[in-house]
Amino acid sequence: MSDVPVSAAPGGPPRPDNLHEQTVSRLNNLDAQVAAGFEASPYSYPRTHGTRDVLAAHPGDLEAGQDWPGEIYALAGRVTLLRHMGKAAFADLTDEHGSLQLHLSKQETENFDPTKKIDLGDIIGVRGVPFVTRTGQLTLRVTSWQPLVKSLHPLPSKFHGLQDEELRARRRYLDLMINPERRAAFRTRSKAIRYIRNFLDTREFMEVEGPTLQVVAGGTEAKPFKTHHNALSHDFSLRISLELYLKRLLVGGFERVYEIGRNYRNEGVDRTHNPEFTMLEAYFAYGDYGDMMRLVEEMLSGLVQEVTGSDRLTYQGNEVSFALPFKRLDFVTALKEAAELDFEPTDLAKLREWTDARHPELRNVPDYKLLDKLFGEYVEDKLIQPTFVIDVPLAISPLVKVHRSRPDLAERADLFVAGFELAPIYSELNDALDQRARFEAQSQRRDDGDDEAHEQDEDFLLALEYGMPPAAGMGMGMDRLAMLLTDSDSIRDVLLFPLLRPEGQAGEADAEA
RNA sequence: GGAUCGUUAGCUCAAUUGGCAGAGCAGCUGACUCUUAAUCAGCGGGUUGUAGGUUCGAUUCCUACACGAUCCA
Repeated sequence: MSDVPVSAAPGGPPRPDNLHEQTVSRLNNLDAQVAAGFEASPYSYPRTHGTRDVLAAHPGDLEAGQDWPGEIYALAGRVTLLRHMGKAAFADLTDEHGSLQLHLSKQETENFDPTKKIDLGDIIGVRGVPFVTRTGQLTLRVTSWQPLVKSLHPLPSKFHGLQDEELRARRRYLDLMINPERRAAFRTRSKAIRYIRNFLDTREFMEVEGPTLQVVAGGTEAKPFKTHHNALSHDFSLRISLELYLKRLLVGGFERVYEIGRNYRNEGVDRTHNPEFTMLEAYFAYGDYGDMMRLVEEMLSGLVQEVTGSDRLTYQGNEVSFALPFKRLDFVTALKEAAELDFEPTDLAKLREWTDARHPELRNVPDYKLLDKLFGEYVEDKLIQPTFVIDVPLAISPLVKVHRSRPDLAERADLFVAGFELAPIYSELNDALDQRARFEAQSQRRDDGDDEAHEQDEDFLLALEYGMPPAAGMGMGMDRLAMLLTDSDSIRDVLLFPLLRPEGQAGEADAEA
């Protein structure tokens, strides 16, 4: 703590008396700027350009010391570097798309003396003319300027940046402020989702919004969050998937629908899971999983082209090609070969015997989940190039049509890329009686203690009983897609605000509020 | 839920066997009109995540807790 006096600006807000030394210093600098006649907190700034406009407009034949002919540029941004040299100074001004060096001098800059009260991190507006320094750097010769807002805290190290993973997530604004490549990653995410919307819209899909508060949270196997609605005096769950409401819309007569929305699953946080995450689900009537595979590979191939400018990208050191068509790989054959089985893995009795001998850790996994577990163990991480794993065992797919020629399999294709599942694709089950029977099998599993098994949804079954057209469906995790496109190894890096445990007393205080 | 690792100045990191808690950047004062992580001189800044314990003495050893990271379930 410092004993430097803090004098509140006349009419300004009260200032706490336990401020950090560096904050006190910044407030004193703010007072000095106000004393010099500047507004403490102006309402707007009439900028004419961004830093990238100046950089892009540089003709390249401008000689050192020569001024830009004519045009005055008005820019605004954060001061990210500052070098004072008595009667002149250089600074870096950073806005969303770049940084530009500023030159300030006693001779050419109005109100030069108060520039000594600029702190790193302040946001200022400047007007001036570009020129090139003796060392060849394009620079704005500032003729006038004004402070726009004071930053009351020092910026993270300009050289080392913000390394602390926890701080980067908790104070995402600092991460974004300091690391331009982080801003670029989130822009890529936004661009990808926009591309997908456009892709589906031009194919006459309609974007819709299903309810997030649901009586029965269904469509997949996961534990939901519970909440309570006071006026209806009823408990609701937050949705865990988009599926069942989109299918109701197929019943209602919309033939091509999709939703990009948040799902909530009450489970742990790790490198690839966040309790709230964004899914795309799309359905179209009168098609099957083969049609959907073609739609998905076309969409992804075009998306990668859009984002990277080619049909390939690099993910965690692997080159991944999205050239068409993607590989198709039969689930049963893939598992049989990878695990070197000498019997059909769909023979669950034999598979149980085989597994118990080799994987004692899977002894408590129920038979119907064994295939899925073993597939994860032996096959998944080898699927680096985009691969549709087709014709998955029926037991793990309660909402999918039975395979047209193999009654123990489902017409389901899982798209794997870079070793993880990106998109499941179904020939959607539309036989109401079959669906009821599958739900009942799931209920039995719930009774046997599997609290993630699918809940029976009578309202959905009633809809199916009116007749849902044959349809193809798909789901795709937008967060995993963003990881792929930005070469991120953690979902935290593609979520602006990942879920974190509240710090210290803050969590309890929030709970009481 | 389990195992392991981590938490030191605003940021990035040191601190020998348990022996005065340090550096760079940032900050303050001064010098400096073409700098590039500007430079030069001087000066401040710490409840070492929290609470206990062992000890003459704890950043260091022990226990619990908090938060995070990685791996596993």
